[in-house]
Amino acid sequence: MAKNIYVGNLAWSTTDADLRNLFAEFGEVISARVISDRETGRSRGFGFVEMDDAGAAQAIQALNGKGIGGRDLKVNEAQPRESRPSRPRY
DNA sequence: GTTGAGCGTT
Repeated sequence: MAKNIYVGNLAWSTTDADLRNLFAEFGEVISARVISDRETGRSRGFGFVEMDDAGAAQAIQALNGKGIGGRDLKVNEAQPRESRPSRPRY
């Protein structure tokens, strides 16, 4: 089983590999991705990490509210993407 | 060469 993790308050220069490295020390990282604005092509400053259930819990408690790059990292369980409209664009 | 609350493309 795995858990989806939301990571926010990232630096603009943070990459998916950086997230994977950060979470890898707490467990096996299944997938890590930093979300960038698809329309502007610039980083949005947040990302998502998919880990094993146990590793995710440890990473959340270990990295949530911790400082990285001089900013407090925001780590929480991600909301189900399926619950949101695919592309609400008016 | 920018910005700063938030939840991602299939």
